[in-house]
Amino acid sequence: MNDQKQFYELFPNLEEGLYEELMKYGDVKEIPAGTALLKAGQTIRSTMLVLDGIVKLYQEDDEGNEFFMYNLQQGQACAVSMICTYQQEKSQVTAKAVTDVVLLTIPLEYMDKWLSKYKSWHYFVIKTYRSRYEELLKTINEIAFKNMDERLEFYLKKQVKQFGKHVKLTHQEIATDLNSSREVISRLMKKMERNGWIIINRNSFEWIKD
Amino acid sequence: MNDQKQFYELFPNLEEGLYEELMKYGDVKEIPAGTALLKAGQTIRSTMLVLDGIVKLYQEDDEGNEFFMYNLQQGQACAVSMICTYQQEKSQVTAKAVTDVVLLTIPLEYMDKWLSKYKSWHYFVIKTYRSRYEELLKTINEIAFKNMDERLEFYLKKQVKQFGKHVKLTHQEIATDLNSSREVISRLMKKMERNGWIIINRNSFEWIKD
DNA sequence: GTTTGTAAGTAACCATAATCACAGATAATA
DNA sequence: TATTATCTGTGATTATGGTTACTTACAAAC
Repeated sequence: MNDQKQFYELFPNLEEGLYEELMKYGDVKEIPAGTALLKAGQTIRSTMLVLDGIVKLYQEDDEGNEFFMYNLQQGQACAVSMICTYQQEKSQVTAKAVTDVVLLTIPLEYMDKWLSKYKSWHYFVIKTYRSRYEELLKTINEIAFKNMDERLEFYLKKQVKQFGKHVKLTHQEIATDLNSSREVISRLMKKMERNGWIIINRNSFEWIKD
Repeated sequence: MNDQKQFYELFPNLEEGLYEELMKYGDVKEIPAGTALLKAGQTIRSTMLVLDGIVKLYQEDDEGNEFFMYNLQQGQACAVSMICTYQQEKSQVTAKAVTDVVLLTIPLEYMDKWLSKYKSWHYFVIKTYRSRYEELLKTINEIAFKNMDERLEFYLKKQVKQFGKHVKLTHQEIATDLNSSREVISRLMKKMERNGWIIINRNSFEWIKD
């Protein structure tokens, strides 16, 4: 992290000593878009804090189908890597850099050390768990109770919130995230366009509703 | 809890002082089957440890549909109540006693106090989060990638694991848990019976496969 | 034993979304 | 400019599971 001040803003309310240790023992990594950060079945040896960019978490099944769960952005940490790091367990999910990403990776041993040493780290870990757990609850809610059109709307809105009104995604990419098919997404998006919610461009769309 | 020894077995590896405080400040409650322990939208003021019985966690939508997530049994704690207690937040899920249940409820203030004081409590809280998070991942996996027949099989097997080969559930109850309809469950279970997986009785079924 | 309530079985039909099969559109590259 | 690759649009077909509408089965209450 070249700009230390920004770090304080991204992760506020940590103790002074903890900031120092984070700087000292954390490893800043710049990762190009598209890189897989975490693969299902992999054993994890470090926890990740996102300093910049977007990291996407999703599940994969044995036939290669995907299902999007949630994105991480700057100031957030990967609960899965914390959980797995903690008990040296294997990941059940996949994480991928959606944009170029800057990460602070923290070697496993400090996870535990800091938990006893810094109360603020403790709060941070718990807060991370809580937020991710709640994201999963929302995801379950969508898929359990809603039809494809509603799920698509929810998904697109989430993207718009993260990337702005103009989102760069192909219909195929959206279909993959929702574990649907390209044709279904094209049809539903065309309907949204007819209803004046979006404008469809090649490789992207623009949200114009509200 | 009348049998203190059992408590040590249910929640092993806690510090001696913590056991004492749990006994002293925790409140043992005996709750009849069917009682709602946690309602969506409710603010929570205590954390629950399950000493005996089965507690079911599920989501509800605005139209009253339900969707089963997972069961808690003895030796497990309610991650939702921990999460919510911690930040005085509202529950997004519903918890209900499936059988008669014995709970140890812990007032909010001790959650925080013990986190700093007892390392073992700390581990316990983290372990609880981790297990529940993983349950949700499994749930998402089921609903995202699998058809009703496979989901039903997974669900029934889970019940069998908890309650034994002879499970007391009506088709309607199963349908509600899977957010499906009674007719669909009847159809699929009849097929399972024809394939020699189960025997269907009124109000219950028996798992005979494997 | 008859009534009543609840559970389960089943057929017919319908809705949603997945799949198949193209056709056109747009952008990159030869 | 022509060629190729990728993306999008759309109709037709199919599969899954939800809905409607009964019927049958069982068991408790009268």
